[in-house]
Amino acid sequence: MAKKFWLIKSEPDVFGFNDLAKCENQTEHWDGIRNYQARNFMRDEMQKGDLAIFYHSNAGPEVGAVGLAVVASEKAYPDHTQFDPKSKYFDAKSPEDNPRWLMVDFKWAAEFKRLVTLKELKEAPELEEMLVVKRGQRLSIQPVEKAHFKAVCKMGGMLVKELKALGV
DNA sequence: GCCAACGTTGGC
DNA sequence: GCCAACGTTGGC
Repeated sequence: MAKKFWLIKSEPDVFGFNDLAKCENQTEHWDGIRNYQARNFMRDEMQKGDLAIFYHSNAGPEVGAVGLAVVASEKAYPDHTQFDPKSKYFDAKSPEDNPRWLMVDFKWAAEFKRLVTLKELKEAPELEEMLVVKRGQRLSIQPVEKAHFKAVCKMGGMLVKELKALGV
């Protein structure tokens, strides 16, 4: 099946792109997603090998796309933090035998040569239809069209051959 | 820190 | 099923 493309948001103060780079195997489970639409994307559409633009939100002047990550788990699986009363992501209403919240693993894939700010994304005419630039768009996991994905990577200074090496 | 936009909850 | 109230997101 063809690779799909995504954008994942994270607050750099909480868990930034560099934090992913420092993880064991540069891989981390993406816990804490508590939005049904985002969950459904992970559950129904994400596949191992899909590429995601890593986006820093709530980051002042540094808001924007910083690099790429790749889906590293075969599929979505239960997010353990929903059953942990000490976790801020605890969900008392999620049944243990039918977990409400899922997650996938992401692996660090490539760092952009330069930050692509939200401002630049908004100013690029070819990205007009991209979800992340739309007003009030809060989804933390968004599907991205291939053309948009490539355009953002290019703005980040990635070369065509570097993208090819990642299977794009 | 402000606040607009959005998603979820729960009373009815 | 409607919708007001509430909590959260995230740009600024």
